[in-house]
Amino acid sequence: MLESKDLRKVGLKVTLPRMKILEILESRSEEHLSAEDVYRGLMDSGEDIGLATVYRVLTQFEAAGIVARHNFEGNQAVFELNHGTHHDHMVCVECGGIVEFVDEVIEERQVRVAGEHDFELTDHSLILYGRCSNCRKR
Amino acid sequence: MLESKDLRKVGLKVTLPRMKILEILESRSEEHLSAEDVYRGLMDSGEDIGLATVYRVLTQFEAAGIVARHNFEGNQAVFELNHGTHHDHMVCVECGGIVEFVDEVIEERQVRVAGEHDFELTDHSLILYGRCSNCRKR
DNA sequence: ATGTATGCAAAACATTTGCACCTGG
DNA sequence: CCAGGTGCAAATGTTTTGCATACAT
Repeated sequence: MLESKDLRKVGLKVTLPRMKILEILESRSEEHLSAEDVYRGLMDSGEDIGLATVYRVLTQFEAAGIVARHNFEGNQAVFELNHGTHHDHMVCVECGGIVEFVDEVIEERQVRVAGEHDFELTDHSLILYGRCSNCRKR
Repeated sequence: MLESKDLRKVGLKVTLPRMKILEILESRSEEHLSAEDVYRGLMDSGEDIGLATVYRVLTQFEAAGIVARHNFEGNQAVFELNHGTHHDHMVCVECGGIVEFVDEVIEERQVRVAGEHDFELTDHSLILYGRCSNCRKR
């Protein structure tokens, strides 16, 4: 559970908007929220925080390594808390559902491929698109 | 080399804008062009084709399987001709350079992961970000 | 106190769409 | 001829920014 000191640790002042946004992200940590989603979450909680602030804060959190931003197909980016363990995503093109996974062999191979091309790997994005088990039944 | 019959084959009328856009994509097939890039290419060749048409045509080409669209980091999508062989991308975060690669082990693993989750795989996107060999020398 | 954050409204982009006109088959 | 394609301008949707005010330390 992240708190004030975690914000200070990364050099961010502890403000109400930042704490509230952290709360939303934590309370819905199994989801992948767009800036809009976070904003609506705040409104529903009666918080009066601007959408621009949501964008600014999420961007700062990303820079600080607190959240990860993903550009799945479609227009808007989604965010999720970085709970330590790296993982990739599988997105259902029918229902939008998301499954997270990790495959050590793929991870290793990526490092090897980068090495073969003298690339200093800083990050990667792997997204599998398809139809999830639920949608396939219909 | 793609030509008129390839357009007819996928049910698209052979029009001047479509042919010109195909030409641009072919003449710069090592690059990954944004819609803007294609548009400027057309302007530079003295063609008077609207940006809206470029977007429409690229979208149709994608639907027809003639081109692939990629959402690298940043805002605008890039397009490249589908020259048969599937491949993934490594993007240099410093110079923007792109290296294409294929790793059979990764490909296999993706299929296996999808299978484990009862996912019917339709597509995937793997992008490695880092600093390329040239940028590392500086 | 003072540098940073925030809210609001406006701007900036990338992309899409409506519509009257043009064109390929 | 006529369905489909195109150009232009306007609309859309997401994200960013300018600026005056409010707040954390």
